[in-house]
Amino acid sequence: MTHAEPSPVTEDYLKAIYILAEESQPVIAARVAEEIGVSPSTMFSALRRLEKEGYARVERRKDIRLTAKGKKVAETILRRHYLTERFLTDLLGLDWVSAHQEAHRMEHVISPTVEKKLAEVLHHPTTCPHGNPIPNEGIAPPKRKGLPLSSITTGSDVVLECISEMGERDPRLLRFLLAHKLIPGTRIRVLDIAPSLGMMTLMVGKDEFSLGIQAAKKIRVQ
Amino acid sequence: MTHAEPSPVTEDYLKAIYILAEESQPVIAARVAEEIGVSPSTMFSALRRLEKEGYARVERRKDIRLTAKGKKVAETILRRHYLTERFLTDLLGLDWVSAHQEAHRMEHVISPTVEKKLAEVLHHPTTCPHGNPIPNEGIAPPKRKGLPLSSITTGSDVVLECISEMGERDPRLLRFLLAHKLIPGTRIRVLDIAPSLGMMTLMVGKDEFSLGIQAAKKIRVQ
DNA sequence: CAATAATATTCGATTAGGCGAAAACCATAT
DNA sequence: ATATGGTTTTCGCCTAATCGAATATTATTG
Repeated sequence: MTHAEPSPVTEDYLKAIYILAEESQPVIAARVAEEIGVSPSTMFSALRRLEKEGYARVERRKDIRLTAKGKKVAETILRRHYLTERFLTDLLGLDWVSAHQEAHRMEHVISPTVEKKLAEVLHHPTTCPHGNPIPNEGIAPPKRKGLPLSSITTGSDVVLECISEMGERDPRLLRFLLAHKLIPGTRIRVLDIAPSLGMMTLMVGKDEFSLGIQAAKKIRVQ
Repeated sequence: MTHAEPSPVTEDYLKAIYILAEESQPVIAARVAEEIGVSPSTMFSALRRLEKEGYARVERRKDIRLTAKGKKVAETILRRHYLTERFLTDLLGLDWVSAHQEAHRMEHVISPTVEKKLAEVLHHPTTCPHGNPIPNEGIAPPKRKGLPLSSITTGSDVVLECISEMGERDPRLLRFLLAHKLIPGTRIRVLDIAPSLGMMTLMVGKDEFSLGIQAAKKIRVQ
């Protein structure tokens, strides 16, 4: 019962692991390291720390799994991240891209008190500005019903639900999406899919443009 | 021109040094160490770092002086600290005591952009909730005209101007002051001063109570 | 199966930030 | 001038977090 608080760095590892799992990607050290931008050796020692402190375990020499304790930390941080993003966009008038980056630093210094007050003044928002559901203390996050944009059939008309957290991490992608009005709620027509080129053609309003399949995987639509 | 950002820890040292100087206290390593709550040896190595990185210099084997670079960092942090306090009290409805503590962590992750936006939504406040003037980019902080409460003659009627930053750091003091409505703007009557006891008696409204001289030194009045 | 590509793991090194104990220095007050 | 305190400084030691380079271990795939 050594009540030591997780460090900001630890919180980042836990969050990355949590997100990979949530998006049904393989949760292995190499992926997490890549996500955080850290060398394999650094990742390895970090993993040992996470295990020692009871935040995670490694299954079958590969798969990383969060313990209940680790999951709780990750969800708390994610909630604070999203609430902060909402604060930055809705109250301070920041854009999508900066909001994510600023929130990435701020999420580590938000106390339970501030978290609570933030939720209040924002009228208990349910999603972040990119459309992701905000985890709510104890309550299981709502089942994701959207599908990846990459899996939609040609000719369909869909509505953008959210840019996944993995997508949020790429500033260039966010800027591109913002420029083409691809925000939650936007109606999208899938004009063409060319897997051989790794490209698909979309239409938003009168704007027709191409998007890589890789990027489309990070966008959920309904 | 190694553009390395100062670490949060470095920022704390610079802020402490800046404040001691501003309140005309002796700026020596022992005082700073005490203020930050760190051992003499830690302070010593920190000081070496500050010198190496061009934030401070040690004069005549004792006095610590900030360089222009160090002063700039300290003022920026102090500005962000005060703006954050205002945000926490005015927009989120936190009290004095928590606001200071939360701001102490948040000040290190406020970017220039957020600092600017914060100032805007708060309508460019000129003081923190405890009455201290907020440093303003480039513009010299207004001359302090108040006097320490400890230097007031018996029988005087004064108005509380601010709780100095040194005072802000003591949660118990803040709680005490708040309980007795000793906030900026409050009218105080000095009923008695007993240097031998290290005590003075004050009256606020109908509330009569004692305060230590040490504490009174941290309160400025007009 | 063997070659290759991913991954995981070990090793040695670095930096910031921290500690306590002891030594060295000063400035007073006796 | 000497003893006492306050300060600075040195020394050795610790942990978290990082790196690169080399090695070991698995997969994958021709």
